[in-house]
Amino acid sequence: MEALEVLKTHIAKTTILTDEQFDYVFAHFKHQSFKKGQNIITAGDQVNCEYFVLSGCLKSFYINDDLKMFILQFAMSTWWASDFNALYSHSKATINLDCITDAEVLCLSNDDREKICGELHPMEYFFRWRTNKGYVASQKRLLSMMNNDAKSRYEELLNLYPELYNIVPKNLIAAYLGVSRETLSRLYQSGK
Amino acid sequence: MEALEVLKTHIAKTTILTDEQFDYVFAHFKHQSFKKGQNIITAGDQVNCEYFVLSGCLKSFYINDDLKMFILQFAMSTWWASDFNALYSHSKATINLDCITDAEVLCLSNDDREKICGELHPMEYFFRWRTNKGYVASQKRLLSMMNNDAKSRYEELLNLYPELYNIVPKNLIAAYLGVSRETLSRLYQSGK
DNA sequence: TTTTAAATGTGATGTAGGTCACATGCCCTT
DNA sequence: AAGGGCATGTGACCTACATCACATTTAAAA
Repeated sequence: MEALEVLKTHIAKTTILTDEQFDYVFAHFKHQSFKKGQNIITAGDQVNCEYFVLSGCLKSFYINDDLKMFILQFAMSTWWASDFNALYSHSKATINLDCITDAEVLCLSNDDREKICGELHPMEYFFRWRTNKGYVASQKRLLSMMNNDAKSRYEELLNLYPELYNIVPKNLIAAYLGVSRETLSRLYQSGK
Repeated sequence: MEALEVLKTHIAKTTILTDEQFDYVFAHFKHQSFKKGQNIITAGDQVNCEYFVLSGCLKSFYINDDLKMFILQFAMSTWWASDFNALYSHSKATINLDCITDAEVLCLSNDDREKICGELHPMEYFFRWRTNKGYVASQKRLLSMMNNDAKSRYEELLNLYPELYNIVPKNLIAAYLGVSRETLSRLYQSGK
């Protein structure tokens, strides 16, 4: 499917735009291709864009002082990714965005998002709902982190996103779940 | 300060409304008073409203199968609280909302929020930004949960919201931090 | 003012998961 | 085809935090 079609279908799930309106919106997105392992956002840099994933898989992650990695999000087709904190508050990135596989994305600048939100009420609505969903998902994950042990968080993740199992290496899954790779490795032995 | 003034000042920090527009918005809010310990949202019930806190302190929390409590949010003056997941998805509440102290709130129904968002573009903008902030805060807390130990999460919380120290009992602070009350009690002995 | 319940402190003990160390296997590059 | 670096498995040991138990203090209610 064409980039235009992917985005159009995605937006149409939440809000209603005429073809002319959508074409206008689409004109603000920049198509980009990245190779596996490539970096899109680097901690410390200025962040100007958010990214709509067309194909491939990204990870957004934080590296702490001990160089330990924590994954905030895996982003696959039709997911949005960025350092939203830095983006909204015009501050330097504290998280990174990398490609787990080759990836195609549509890039939208912060200024252009605000512009089209201001010009098209339905797009303001769209972005409100996108963030709503992100917020609710984040709260759920927080609860899961407090309530559940590593095993059930692992099962919950694979249940929710089975496709990750084949694409994402286990050490990254561990970094998402908030456990060491060794512990994760021991979970799926002997039906423990 | 009057309820009207509190909400007006709060909204004016994010978006611009004429006095007439604000009065129209305000007419959709219902003023309510609650006593300490009173329940506002009960898990299992239908959720119709979100609550803007004028005074006092609320907690939103989840109770797991072992009857253990996990606090998602403390809400004080100018904070918003509800079971947003249930509210947006029109499903039954999975979290509860209770009063830690006597509290005054403004109640806004889901339908009225959508109505005023549809009618007033600046209010759509306001709610987009409110959720943005919530989303970013939730991501930060998730990272802190994964990265930091109980001691530093405790310090981080008191640093961010010093007023909680005097209002909220320690067992509830523990339920927010995701540690047992015993562990929390042991943290602030002997400068450990 | 008395009674009852909630909040807090503290010891003893258990455990999930972390860390370190090293071996093996797999894929990507030249 | 060979080499180098990730990714993964697994043992040994350690630690932060949980749980249980009971004492004590504080606050609310009758």
